[in-house]
Amino acid sequence: MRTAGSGMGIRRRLGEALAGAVRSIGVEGEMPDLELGRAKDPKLGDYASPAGRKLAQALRQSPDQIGERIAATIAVPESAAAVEAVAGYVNFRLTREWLQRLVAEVASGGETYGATDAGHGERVQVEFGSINPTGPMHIGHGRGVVLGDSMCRLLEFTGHGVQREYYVNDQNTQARRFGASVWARMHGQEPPEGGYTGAYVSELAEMAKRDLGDLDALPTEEAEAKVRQYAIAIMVERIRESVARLNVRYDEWFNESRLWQEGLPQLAIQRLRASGFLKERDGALWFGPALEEEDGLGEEVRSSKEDRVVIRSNGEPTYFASDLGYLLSRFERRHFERVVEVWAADHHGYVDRLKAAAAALGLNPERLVIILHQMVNLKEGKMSKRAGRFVPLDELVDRVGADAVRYFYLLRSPDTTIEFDLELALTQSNENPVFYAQYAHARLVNVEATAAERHPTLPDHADVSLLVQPWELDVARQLAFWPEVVEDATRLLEPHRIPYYVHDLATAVHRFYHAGNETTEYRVVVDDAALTRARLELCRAARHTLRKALDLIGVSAPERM
RNA sequence: GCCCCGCUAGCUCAGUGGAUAGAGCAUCUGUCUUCUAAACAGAGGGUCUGAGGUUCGAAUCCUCAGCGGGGCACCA
Repeated sequence: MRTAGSGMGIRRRLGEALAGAVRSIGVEGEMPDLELGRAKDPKLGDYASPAGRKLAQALRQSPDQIGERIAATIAVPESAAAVEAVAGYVNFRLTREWLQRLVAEVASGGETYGATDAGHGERVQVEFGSINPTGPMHIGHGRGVVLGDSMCRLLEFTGHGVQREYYVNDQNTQARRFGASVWARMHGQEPPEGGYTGAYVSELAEMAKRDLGDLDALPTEEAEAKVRQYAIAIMVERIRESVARLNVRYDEWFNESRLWQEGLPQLAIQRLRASGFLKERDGALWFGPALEEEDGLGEEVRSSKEDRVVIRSNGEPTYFASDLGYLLSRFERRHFERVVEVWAADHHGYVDRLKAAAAALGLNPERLVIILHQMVNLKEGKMSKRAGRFVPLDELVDRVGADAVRYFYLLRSPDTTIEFDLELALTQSNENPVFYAQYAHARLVNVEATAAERHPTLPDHADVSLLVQPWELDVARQLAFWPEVVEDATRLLEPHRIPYYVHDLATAVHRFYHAGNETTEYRVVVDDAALTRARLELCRAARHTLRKALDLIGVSAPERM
């Protein structure tokens, strides 16, 4: 049989068999989506497809008949499932023998179970968490960081060449305001209008005075630039430390200023100008796909709200100019085949603009994938430093722990706005659902240790046919689902599917364990060495999968709790 | 005004157009002399915001409405 480690999940293999059967009963042309998925009710089986109902019209037969014909025709791979046609559905029930074999494969395959080469080494850059390095990360930023990092883990697990990038805005307006604020504090002045006022700014000013030495010899502009670079370097380092506490690392911290050193925004502007996407108006340089057609269309089009400034009337470029160069950097200079950006929803208005820019530059906008996640709001209202409603990410990690923080964020779909209640998060941290899963893992480790103590010599080979109890097969069944969970989470870039799976697997594990609490003969470690060995095999398989699943969401798998 | 997201159990949320809509928490009832009770078994709890529409079939797709959140910069 094909190995479990190939990553080709049973759902996919059953789907192929189903499609083959549908062909052989006379369906031609484009294959409709047969919607093979998990059966609603375990009584009906493990997987189900409404194929009979789907095809009734095309084949002019009753759904029942078609279902029966498919069931009679289908060649189920590896005898993995029993097939039954019910009410126009084709139901599949994984067989005990197949589940037993799966356990053996997963136990020996370890944490590679579910891994695939589906990505064929595709070079994917994921850019996430890139806040202006002008202040500490808060709990809203944490969501994007955890989301982006987990996507990377999923992509790596499925055969993609992943690069994690943080885009450092070190020369934009905010960066300059930040630098000017530190500069002002160094000279005993208040930060300028719209500047940064936090205590950390004064602290940075003190550090700069100490570390940068005598700046007065330099021209003011040069000195201020030095201070800005210094302050931003410190903030970047702090951000690096903050995300590291969440088990997140970056491969590249890419400075915006580097783009200009490499002449990329300049090149992009040149190219867009040549192709007619740029126009001067009111002393500024504008980008707008419609501009080339504006002549004769009047003021309405000329002042189109769709346009964006690339170079301000004062000659300074906007972030958009940098982003044009950034596109070239990633797709043309660094040859990424796909770029995934993780943004908070307040940037959604920029999505179309950036995609239009990519197209205008001659790049395929479909290779630019922008994932938006909704905001994290405090229960007390919008986060605001000035109003004192600001929860630093570090504080949350201090008080709740990295694992609980990651699990908390990833348990929600990116489309859901999070109303954050810090008090509630703290009181509930002791009953955080992450512990449920971690406890299952720790239990498995413990049970395996106990087995090793009680049975110093167990056979190398496990007779998995001894795994016959329903709660044992339920664990195996959950293992069978793992590859498809990985596949869906990666394809849709939806890491939140993983913690839900983790919960289901942990439940199966806890039940399996608990059977031994109620009846001694159902324990893993029993007098019978062969039986112990078989159940140990199940423990190993579950442990590997649980550990890997937790790893994909960046959560630790403790050995004891 | 326009654009995006959400509205599902008391609360927080899952839910690829398919069968009788799920989980956690909370509430209530049971289970430790344990291979770890951070666990297990069970109960109650639903007009899937509302109204139309498409479909053999809608929580899911379309239209309209309501409520909540976010955006519509020569900030990012």
